[in-house]
Amino acid sequence: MPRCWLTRRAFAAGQALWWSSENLSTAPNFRVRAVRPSPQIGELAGPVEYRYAMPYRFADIILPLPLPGTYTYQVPPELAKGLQVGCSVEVPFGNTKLYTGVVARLHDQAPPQEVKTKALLSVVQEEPLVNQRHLDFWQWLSEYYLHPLGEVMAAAIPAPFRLSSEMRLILNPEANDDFSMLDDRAYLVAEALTQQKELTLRDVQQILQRKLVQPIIRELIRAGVAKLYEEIRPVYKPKTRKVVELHPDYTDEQGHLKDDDQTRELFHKLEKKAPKQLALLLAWIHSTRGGQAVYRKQLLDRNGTSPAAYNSLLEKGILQEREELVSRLEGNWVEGELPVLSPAQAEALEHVRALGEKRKGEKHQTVLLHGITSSGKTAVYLHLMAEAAAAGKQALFLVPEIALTTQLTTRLRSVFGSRMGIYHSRFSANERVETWQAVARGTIDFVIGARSAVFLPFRDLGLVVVDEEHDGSYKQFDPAPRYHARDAAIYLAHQFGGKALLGSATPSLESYHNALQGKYGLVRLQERYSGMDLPTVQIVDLKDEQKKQRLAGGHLSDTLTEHLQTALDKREQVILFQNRRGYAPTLRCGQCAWVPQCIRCDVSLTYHKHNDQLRCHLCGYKRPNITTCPACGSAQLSYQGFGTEKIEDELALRFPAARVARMDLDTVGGKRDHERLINDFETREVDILVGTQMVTKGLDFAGVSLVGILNADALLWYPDFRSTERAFQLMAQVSGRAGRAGHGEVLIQTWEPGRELLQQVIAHDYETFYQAEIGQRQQWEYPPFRRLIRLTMRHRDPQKTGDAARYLARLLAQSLGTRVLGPAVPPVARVRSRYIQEILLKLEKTPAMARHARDSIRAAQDALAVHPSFKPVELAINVDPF
DNA sequence: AGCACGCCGACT
DNA sequence: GTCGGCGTGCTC
Repeated sequence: MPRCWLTRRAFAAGQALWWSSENLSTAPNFRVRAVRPSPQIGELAGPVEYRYAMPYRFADIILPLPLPGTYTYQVPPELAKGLQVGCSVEVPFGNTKLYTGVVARLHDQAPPQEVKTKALLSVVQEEPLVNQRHLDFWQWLSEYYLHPLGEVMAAAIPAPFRLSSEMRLILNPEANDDFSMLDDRAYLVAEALTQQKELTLRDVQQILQRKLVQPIIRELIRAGVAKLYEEIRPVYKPKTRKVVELHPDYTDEQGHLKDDDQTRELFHKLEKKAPKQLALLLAWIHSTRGGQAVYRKQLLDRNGTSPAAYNSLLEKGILQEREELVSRLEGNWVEGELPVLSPAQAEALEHVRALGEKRKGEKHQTVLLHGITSSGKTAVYLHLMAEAAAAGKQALFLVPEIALTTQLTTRLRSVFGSRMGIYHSRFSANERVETWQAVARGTIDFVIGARSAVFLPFRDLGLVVVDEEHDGSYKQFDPAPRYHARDAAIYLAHQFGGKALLGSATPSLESYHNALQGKYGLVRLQERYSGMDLPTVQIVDLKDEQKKQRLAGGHLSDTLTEHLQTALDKREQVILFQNRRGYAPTLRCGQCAWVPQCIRCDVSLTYHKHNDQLRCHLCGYKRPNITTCPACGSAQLSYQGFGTEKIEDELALRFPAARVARMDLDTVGGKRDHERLINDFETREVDILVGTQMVTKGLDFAGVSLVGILNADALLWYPDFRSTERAFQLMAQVSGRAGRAGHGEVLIQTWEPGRELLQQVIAHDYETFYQAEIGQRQQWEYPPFRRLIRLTMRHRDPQKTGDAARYLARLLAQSLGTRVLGPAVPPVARVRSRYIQEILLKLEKTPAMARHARDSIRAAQDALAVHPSFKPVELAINVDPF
């Protein structure tokens, strides 16, 4: 990677001085036509023009920044040859920064006169990161979800591929060490520079104990003492290990020890003078029997090996080390047999296949597999993936992040072996780079991954499977781009001419609607494998329990307690689901009704017992618990509601012998915790698992006979058009965890047993649920009948937020009319000290409307951005909000 | 997103 | 005077 030395002035003039200019002058047909004005020491200013014969003179670059569109750079001739669309390149941007970007287009059209193009600095990797298909995919995502292309790219590629430089100050090699002409502060920095080779801006700030360091740096450069230096440092480090070899003098062609005088003499000498070294050498010889390589670590880890002896052998040149690249991807896995299908599974598989193969015009590229819990959808996926690979194509298997457990990956490994890659956010950046490259090179045919796996550089994608397609975590929420991985995957599959298979026991309203409308193929798998029955679902009426005084003050009804006891007696396992973490969601003063609130958000603080803290679940704010009310001084504080932590407590009281574990955000910090909990439960180290949503996601536990849903009503409180759907899905999914033992029971505690939704859950009746809910959606004009776009505004000043929101809504209404709803203040009006307003757009689902809405939003966004008082208001766009 | 520049109020 | 805060404009 060529390096580039720069002065601030030179940079400001948009020019870079190439220190290692050999490559420039030797480039074919290259010559500098004009350099204006004449360069001064350490700088090069004025436009440089190239004239040469080459395929392309300009490259449009996507930069990893939230800026619209691409930026055009000149392609220096010596870089032109290896340059392709999709390559990662190094470019200067702005006054001081270097970035790596991706080539979106190569062409000969000079940009308008007023833009002064800079030149590409280097091609980071000649092997393109992505191909045209992926660039198109990024473009589509950018347009559909209304996010800048650069932001999409930044989300798409692993961190080591998007780098930026940090400016550093270094000593000018031509400077003498006389710093007497410098003033005190500049002198201090110069001194520091002689100690350390380079200083970052932050270092200089530290040395000078002030923020404003620019004038001093300028002074140092003017005096010729220092230079500014920019370099992008690669963060991807290939993993290596050291192979230990014998010097060629002592080995024959096969690398074996020679049996000659020289060798014998060596042994003789070592035996007399250095027995430890001889022992080591013999150990090496022993290890190499059978021709395998010996690694430094392996050799040194042996008992009795002394590092000193090893080092002397190295120094004498008897042994030598060689670095060898090691893949971080898991080792050699054996490919295994595909699972044998039950008749029902085989029929479903046949059906999916047939839908995809129908005559032209009729075939379905997307198929929804509606298979009840434990019907063995995964086996069907595996067969289809294997078929795709047999046809020479790659296959992607998407799962919700949290469901990506060892349980599942081990199962897939046993079939696909090392032809399978795993890709998700908890893998290290380096590991992700290697999976990325393996997919790009085609050494991996199968990928199992979470959301972001849709961005992998597939060469020929034949099939995408989206498991648990209804799962809300497929929709990216916090950092933009806010894409839906399921929808993106469908688009991607179509782009490759491949197929998409969506699977779920409780399909999303959107997908099921699409299937019934004939847009997707629909295949049903309504039989649990190995003759398992669906669990019996029973409602526990909490009002009734209370009347009969069977609640005993806790949150476990007597009915549930009895069933728990029975299950424990039979040594069967139990899952309890409560969608609330912590101990109690609120603390309330019995005298004045005061409730502790978060200082930054408009929510009450949740009490966490294990560390006696009050915590905000939105921003993470925490404070010690209080014992007296700060408003009235009363000590009558009571806990309202209950969370997983409290259930854990109550269980400990009622069932002191039972082993209880809790699974929620507080107990599973890292990946390891999650895995360990699941493992403990699987191996029956734990009898009762209490948890939030996490316990509902695709886990197979053979020993569970009882599932308890502690507060069904809480699931329906969310003021959101999707809350009924979500509640049904959660209850149905968590119920599905029961009965893998052969018989299963689900108890749902509720204050309102009359709800129709509960009847649907009891009857395992997705169809009725769907019919009821789709009617609601149609009546209230919600998805899948309309497309929603939510615009969220945030600012420290509530007045400003409101004004900006009203302004934006008025602008949008000019072109979109009554499709604009709001602005309205959401249920939580303030998060992290910023006030929130929301505008909702309800749009007809036509391509024309999509374009119209996009243009209107862009125009409104621009208007907001130039408005003097609304400019600072942050605007987030969420297309298809979840 | 950075980063620089410029204006303003608060200090050694 | 000097420093840092923050609003503003620009980046091929």
